[in-house]
Amino acid sequence: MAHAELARELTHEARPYHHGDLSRALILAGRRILEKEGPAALSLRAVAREAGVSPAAPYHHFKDKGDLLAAVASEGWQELGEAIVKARGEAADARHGLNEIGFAYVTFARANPNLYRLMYDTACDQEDMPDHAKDESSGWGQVRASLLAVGMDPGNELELKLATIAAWCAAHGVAEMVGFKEFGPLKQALGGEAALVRAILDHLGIYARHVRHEPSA
Amino acid sequence: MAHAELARELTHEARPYHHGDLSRALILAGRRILEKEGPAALSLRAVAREAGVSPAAPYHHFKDKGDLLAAVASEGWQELGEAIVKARGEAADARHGLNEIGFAYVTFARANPNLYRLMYDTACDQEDMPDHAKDESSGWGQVRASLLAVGMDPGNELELKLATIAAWCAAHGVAEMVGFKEFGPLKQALGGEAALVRAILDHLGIYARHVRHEPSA
DNA sequence: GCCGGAATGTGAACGGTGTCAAGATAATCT
DNA sequence: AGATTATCTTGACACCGTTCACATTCCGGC
Repeated sequence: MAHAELARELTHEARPYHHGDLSRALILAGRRILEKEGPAALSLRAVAREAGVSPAAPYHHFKDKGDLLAAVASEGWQELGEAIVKARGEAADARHGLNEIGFAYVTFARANPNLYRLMYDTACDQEDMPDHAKDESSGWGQVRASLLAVGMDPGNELELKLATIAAWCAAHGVAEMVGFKEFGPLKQALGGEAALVRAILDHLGIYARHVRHEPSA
Repeated sequence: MAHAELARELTHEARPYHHGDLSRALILAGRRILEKEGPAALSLRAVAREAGVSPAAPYHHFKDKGDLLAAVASEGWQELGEAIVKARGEAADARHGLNEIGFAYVTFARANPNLYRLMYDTACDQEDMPDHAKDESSGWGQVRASLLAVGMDPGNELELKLATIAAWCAAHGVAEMVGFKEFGPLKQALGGEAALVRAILDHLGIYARHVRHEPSA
């Protein structure tokens, strides 16, 4: 599809009446605008313009502006989930798994700050978490699995939930606060933002505090 | 001023040409709308309407919509600061001081979620923190003082800063996450949101982990 | 006391936005 | 092929932030 678009552009050919895959194009355009021009520029009309389509066209694919943004956010959650899975997979052992999950979470949020903001916003007024935040391969499931792998009692459901929530809160907090300009000097002193993030996560200690008994592996 | 307004309304008297204290009225109106009707309804025109004034009037008191919102946020920070000071003052001893600061922070944010969001937003793109976040009586200063009172080494500036940031991150994270509808059952199981907040903060442990040597008091 | 400037209000206007209804165009199914 | 459905456009509406020219009021110097 991207080929066809490019070819059309190069040959000054007009876009056909039917776009082909507008909803995807709209999501991509939305994300591009959000990243490169900020949330203030993210208007439905701008997205339509970016996709080369009239301002009313999106309404055939999304019921709302909010609906489109929710779709953008949803892709974000998916990517974040994948990043977390990858990070856990690459961790040396279960103990480091939790650390790497937290770091991957923050890293993603900091690499796409506007997207992450949108993700959080839409997650806020949703009745439930997005579906892909619930199964085993999601961030939630990964944290839970890591906590188990690290020696937490699988029988104590409440404690397990609390630990998961706590870890999530910590990651969210760090992700949103570490960008403050105020912390510039501290970052520099530590040798970059990643170092500061690791230091704060370490300090928060959430990712290590459940390692009481040696992990089974 | 409120008296005069009420009297005027009751006697069907027209508002005098000059409002008297419009900028304050605008800030209050903004906050009221934000709280009661949500951020989407918070338009400059709506604020002006609420204050009984033309849409252009605010521009004599604030350069921007953003400028007004910044003023609203600033009052929020002030209140939050006061709440923290109060909480620390009421704590039984230094050790509980940190806990109570964290709890007060989250409590304020949860009692005024939209305001807190606005506060965070405006703090984000500010070059520095608002001034009242810097002196001794601010939240930052209070956390720092509590950490010192609890036995942290005053000479280790870096560690002190890290601990303060970590505490702040934790509080922010909890404040923003604990409202998720997903956690409704857990709240109920624990006996209310406050209990969940305390449990998470406990679990995060940031507020206790620096109590190594017995506090001097 | 008055008068002129500064402060504070109004109204109308501009371009931009989300959204919808009516009509045009293309793809698809029978 | 003809009818149905999906998709896109045009035009409109109300609302938004912002500005400009103008009106009203307050206040300090004569």
